[in-house]
Amino acid sequence: MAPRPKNSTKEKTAENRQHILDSAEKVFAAKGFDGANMREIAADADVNKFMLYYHFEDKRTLFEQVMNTIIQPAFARLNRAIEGAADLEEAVANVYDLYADLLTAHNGRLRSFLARELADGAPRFGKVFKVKGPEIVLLWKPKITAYLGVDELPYQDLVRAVISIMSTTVATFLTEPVFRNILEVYGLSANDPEHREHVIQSIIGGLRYRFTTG
Amino acid sequence: MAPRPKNSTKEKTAENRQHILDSAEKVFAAKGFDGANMREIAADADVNKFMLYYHFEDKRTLFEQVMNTIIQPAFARLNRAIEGAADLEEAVANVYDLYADLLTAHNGRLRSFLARELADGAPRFGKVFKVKGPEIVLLWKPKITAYLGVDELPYQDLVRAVISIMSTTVATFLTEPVFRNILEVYGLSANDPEHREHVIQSIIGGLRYRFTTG
DNA sequence: TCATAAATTGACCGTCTGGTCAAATTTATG
DNA sequence: CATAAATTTGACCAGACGGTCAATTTATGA
Repeated sequence: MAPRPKNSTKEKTAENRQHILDSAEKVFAAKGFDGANMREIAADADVNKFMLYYHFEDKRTLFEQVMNTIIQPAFARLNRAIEGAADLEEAVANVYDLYADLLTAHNGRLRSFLARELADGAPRFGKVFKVKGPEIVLLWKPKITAYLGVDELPYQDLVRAVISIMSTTVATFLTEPVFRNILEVYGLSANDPEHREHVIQSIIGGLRYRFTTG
Repeated sequence: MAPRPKNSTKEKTAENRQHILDSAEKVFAAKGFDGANMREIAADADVNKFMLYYHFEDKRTLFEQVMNTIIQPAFARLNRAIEGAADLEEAVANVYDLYADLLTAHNGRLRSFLARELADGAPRFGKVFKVKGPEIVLLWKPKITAYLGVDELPYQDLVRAVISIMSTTVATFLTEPVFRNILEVYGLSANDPEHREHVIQSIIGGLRYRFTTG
């Protein structure tokens, strides 16, 4: 009467669904929402085009699903990177390494998504940040106050310090496609450990200078 | 025999051409290359669609033209901002103000172009930077060595310092759509003079710390 | 004023694209 | 094995899009 498929079929279905999500992520990252083509996604996932509509309502829905599978884990990892650090230096280094991994993995797929988000005014990342933002500030707070050796910090300073740290680290990888053109002229690379050290030291030093001088 | 139109017509033609470029810039910024629509550009410029093809070969050419009219003046202004500064602090402040103007003017139109460029691996900005990059490094050099009170600086350090300064300043405005969501929770804004001070001080301090400590 | 060339129009074309459908195939159940 | 539901297929559609063209209007120079 109501034969609900149990396993082999459902598993293959779920597998195909994942293939579709993977291919969609790849194509959307490479060409953006408008540039991406449903036929190409289907071909890449090696499924019939109708399968995209069988699993997802339409192109927009598929795109939003892809975005969700990217944003959620990214924020989860960010939380752990800050929380799990012993002190400020380690937290900054962790976040740096996280962004290095996130933004350069899969040929910079996440970098593409983030960049296109910024071009559109960051409707999705922004929305998530509005909720998670204050939590993230609170995660940074003890690391920063401990580093500066103070009990409290005016919230304006705290917030600006947090944004300073995070925008500088993310910018290193976000703007890499432009600045690599200078680096490679001098035989350097953003992947060098020395580059990592330079950025981390500059951030830390900037904070110290800002709050202990003048 | 060969009546070359002199003025009133040619002026109006040139005027229309400029209208088209303006509208194209607006639409391309808002929707990207693939999302933009030639009919919409024509409508916005209040000209017949064929006029776009009369003045420009095709969509790609029009897009590249728009890019040129954006990139060239931007680099020219960057040069002047660094060169015309008395010292490092002023140079950083100038570049900060330049980016503030460039990236937030016209509803962040240039921010959109830059972000989309980064999503695509920065083929255009990158190409220009490969040529202008070394010149820009040389413009920064005297400001940085003077600030640190040294005669020379290993070129690796110099290059990384320059990239540090520029990626941090550009990042402030590039990532603003995301971080504004934290700022506004606390009643702050990236436009505050205090925010400007914070970023500039952090950059300067980061440099000092990096090259005068340990 | 008249011939000429540039500027401008609106209709038009072929293709691509997101999305749909009915039919076929596979799968699980009784 | 028969049935029905779930899955999958390929053909199909309407609209949008980039781009073109013949025809018309406008300005120019003699």
